[in-house]
Amino acid sequence: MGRWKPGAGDRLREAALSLYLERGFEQTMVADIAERAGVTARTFFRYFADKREVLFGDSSALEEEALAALEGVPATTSALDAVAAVLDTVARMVGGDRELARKRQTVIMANADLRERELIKLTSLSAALADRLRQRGIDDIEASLAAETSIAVFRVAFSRWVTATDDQDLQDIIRQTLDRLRTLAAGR
Amino acid sequence: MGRWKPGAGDRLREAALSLYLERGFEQTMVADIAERAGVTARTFFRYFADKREVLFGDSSALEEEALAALEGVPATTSALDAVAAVLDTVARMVGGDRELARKRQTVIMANADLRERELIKLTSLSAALADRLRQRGIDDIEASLAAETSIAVFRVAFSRWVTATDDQDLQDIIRQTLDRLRTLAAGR
DNA sequence: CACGGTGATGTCATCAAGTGACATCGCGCG
DNA sequence: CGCGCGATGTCACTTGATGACATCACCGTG
Repeated sequence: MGRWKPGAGDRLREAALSLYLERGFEQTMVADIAERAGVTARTFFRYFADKREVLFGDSSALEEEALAALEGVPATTSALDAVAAVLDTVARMVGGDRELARKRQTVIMANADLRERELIKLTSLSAALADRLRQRGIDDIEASLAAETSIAVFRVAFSRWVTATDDQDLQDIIRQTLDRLRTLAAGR
Repeated sequence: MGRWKPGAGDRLREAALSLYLERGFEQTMVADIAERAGVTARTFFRYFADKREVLFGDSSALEEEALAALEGVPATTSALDAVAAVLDTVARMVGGDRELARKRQTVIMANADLRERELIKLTSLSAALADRLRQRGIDDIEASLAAETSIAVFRVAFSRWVTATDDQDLQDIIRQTLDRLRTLAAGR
């Protein structure tokens, strides 16, 4: 341990989220976050690449787990079913704390830059997913399509979950949404 | 007409695209673009909200046309078929000049910030689309799902079109991709 | 125990994006 | 002719982000 209180990264994360909630993302300066966390602005950028990234730190862990979940699925499973399994895992990771999810979502939806960052995280997951599906021997288009579709389903389901008044399970909502997609696409 | 050569906006657009191609997006400074266009950096920001937006100026026109296309579809049409009609219109607008599309895509794919912006444009279209579908009396989930799905199809198809070596029509590729999705979702 | 290395942080300088306030001046209108 | 408008320039400033170098508690080693 050095001269300083440990856990600077966590302190910065907490400081940022609370400040973003209090005054909004744009109105919060990096210097403010750093001050509340008891460090300098320069240190903030040693932990997070930019002001937005502080809200998306766990998403790489999420991606890893999601891809790991894919490994566990039998090779004979169809693309869409494999993707369903992945979504199930993602739901388990994200669906734990709805209050936290709501807070995050409130901040993110209130700012265009944050919405952009959120999207690219999902898309990055989609790309990785498609890649693994292709490695499983699934045809190129089908792999991309299944991956992109999973993102579509997730977005719709997540939004529903976050805004729901009752306490439905995210996993359930995702399954329902995927079913809806199946019937929708089958239609006509 | 004022003291200055007219068409500053167009000149800025051209200057920006060529510079982004020559040295890359990050290596290009707004001052460079402005200089090549024969104006000041301040003027650049009077035409474009930021350095990225210069590549996405037409996307609002695209969105308008897409939504207009939706109006032309009979009210009895299913959500997915309505969305298919919209995609057809989008394809007609975007699919004209593949060389230009390739240039744009080259620049965009080479930079994370631009990829983010591209995504949010599509998502904005998706949101608007879902909104109109809901206004047509289509159920909430189904509307969102159809809209998000259309984006998925478009992304897959567009990527395929841009990288294709033969000169397939974007509209055809989109139709094929949508069919693939139908069978994919119906599967099992 | 002194000493040097290391890692996390601070300090300072600098660049580039973006914005607000105000000046400038050709053009067209009354 | 003179006046106002609109497009642009000029200037000052804030903020995000990054590189270079200094600092110093801690740790191990001789």
